Amino acid sequence: MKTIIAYLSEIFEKAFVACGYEKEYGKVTVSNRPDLCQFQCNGAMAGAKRYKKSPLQIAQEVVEHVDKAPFEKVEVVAPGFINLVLKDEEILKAAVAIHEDKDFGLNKVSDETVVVDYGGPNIAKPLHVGHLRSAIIGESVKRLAKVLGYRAIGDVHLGDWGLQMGLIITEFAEQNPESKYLDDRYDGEYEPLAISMDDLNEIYPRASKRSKVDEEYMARAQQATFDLQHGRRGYMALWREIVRISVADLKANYEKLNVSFEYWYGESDSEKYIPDMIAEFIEKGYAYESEGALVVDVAKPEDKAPMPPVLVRKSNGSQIYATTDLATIKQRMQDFHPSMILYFVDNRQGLHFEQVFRCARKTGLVSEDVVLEFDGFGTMNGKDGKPYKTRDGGVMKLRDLIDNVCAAALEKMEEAKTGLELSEEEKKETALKVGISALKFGDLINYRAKDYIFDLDKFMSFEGKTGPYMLYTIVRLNSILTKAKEKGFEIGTLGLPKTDVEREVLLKTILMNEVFWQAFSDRAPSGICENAYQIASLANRFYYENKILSEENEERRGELLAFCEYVLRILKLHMEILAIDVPERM
RNA sequence: GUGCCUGUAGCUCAGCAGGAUAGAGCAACGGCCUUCUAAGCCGUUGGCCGGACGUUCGAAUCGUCUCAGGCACACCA
Repeated sequence: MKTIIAYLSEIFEKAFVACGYEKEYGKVTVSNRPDLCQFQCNGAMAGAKRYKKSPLQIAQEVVEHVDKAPFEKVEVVAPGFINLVLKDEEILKAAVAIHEDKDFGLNKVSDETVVVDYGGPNIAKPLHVGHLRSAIIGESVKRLAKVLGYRAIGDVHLGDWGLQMGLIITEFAEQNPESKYLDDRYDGEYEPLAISMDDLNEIYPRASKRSKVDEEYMARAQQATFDLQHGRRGYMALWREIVRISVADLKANYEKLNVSFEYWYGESDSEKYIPDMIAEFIEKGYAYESEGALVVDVAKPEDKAPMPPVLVRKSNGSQIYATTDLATIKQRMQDFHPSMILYFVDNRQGLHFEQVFRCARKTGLVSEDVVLEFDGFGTMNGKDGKPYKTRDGGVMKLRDLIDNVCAAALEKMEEAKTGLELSEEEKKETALKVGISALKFGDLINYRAKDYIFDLDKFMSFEGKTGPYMLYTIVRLNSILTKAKEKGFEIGTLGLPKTDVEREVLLKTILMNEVFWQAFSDRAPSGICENAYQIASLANRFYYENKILSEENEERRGELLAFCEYVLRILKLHMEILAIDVPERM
């Protein structure tokens, strides 16, 4: 379907060409002065210098040649703006086309695969607030990609293969020296590991702390990492158990956030690609030894800053994250043939990924036409501007954060005396949805790449530009439609806008395609949030201005109901992309 | 030291393929519930867009410099 901007631009491009000007000046944009017009074309001013004519003159000339059929108003204003107002019929036509299309009239790509790497949790470490962003931004961009026609594949890329595993094994050995898993000569079956996630969560911090002060301990952990990566039987079995316990816990937590992955691959899954890959690097002369380690040069002459070589094998023979990241690229290229691999990872890993990408291209792991993109996100800081910490200085676990926000949502329900007809169980479920919406919307509305201040109180206020506002809008529209159905009212068809609000809503919705594509090319859901809010805000005004169910004129009532249905569908699409669940009532 | 990111209202943030009066939300103040969920709606107050210079008919937006904060710079991920 042709989008409204493309349609209008085409009309003006034709007019510019008809007057002997370049086509590019005909670009039509959304007005930045909604009080004056809906759309504008500024090409006359841009072309003034080139054609040595006054902008006003060009604008007038172009306007004479323009097809004015779709417009209510085409006006030339000093110093050379062309202001446009569409006929209501045109707006309605575009909205109806969207409403009648199951894909909302969006432009879609076909036959393209995008791999989205997000989540990135570590085995045996609890999810904390820092993991929130990667998970929900990645999930949202993945869903957006699907809506835009891509085959989108999410891969969690578990941190399950590095030194951390050696540290965990070493600490486990400290606590369970008799364990069969550690016995090199044991060749029988292993008992399932009877430790809880909470136990596991204790192990890593202790090991990490000790490794920083105890060199001998660190050496053992390095050795354990090496042994694991080289397939020591007991360690492998122990590792599998730890992964099993961890992944079950991770899945439960991600599920609460509506985050799901097509693949639960870990760094370890790239292991089988590593030997061949390294051998090839050496054979083709890309990799060489430096200070005992194996490295690949990735510096380019145009680099402004020194670019260190990538380490693909440590001096002790162990793999490092560049190794697994490279091997993972190899795996993804082989299995998925993507045109794009997007990484939603903390900004601080930017240099690392730049190195990995350069290495992947240099060694031919990926061809030039495949997009490898690091889409970093900023740090969630506390009010003091430092990374967010709990009152006692610890890292806030994601689970605790979710519990806090959802408890506040439940409190709010009591306070507002809503959901009285719901059972305790349903109330809790609703509070969970409301709380999660607050958390997710509050995070997603911040531009991806920027650090932002995490304010728990703000997440729990539920007023204004928040997730609960979005849900509230949807719930109220839903409620009208449900009641209309009960009363046996007919839902009509969309009609010409009768009020400013209706016109504005329709205008907003017919620009959805542009907004979605912009958000996707930014790899940033914040644009979706903003658009959803603006539509919701208009919807609330519409709700206030019209008494729909008591509307006596049957035809008008049908139109209003159709309008509710249309807006509701569009708002739900936005929530679907943001992966925010909507309750029936709240 | 070098590189990258950020600096917009009291607070949190949009706007940055240059365009006509810089927008929201929160906070503050004032209105709107016998009628579809007031977690809502309407209004008022609040800004030399860090600073300087430059490019341009036009700069929050582009360039250079500068100040302030954050982050990263091979054997952690």
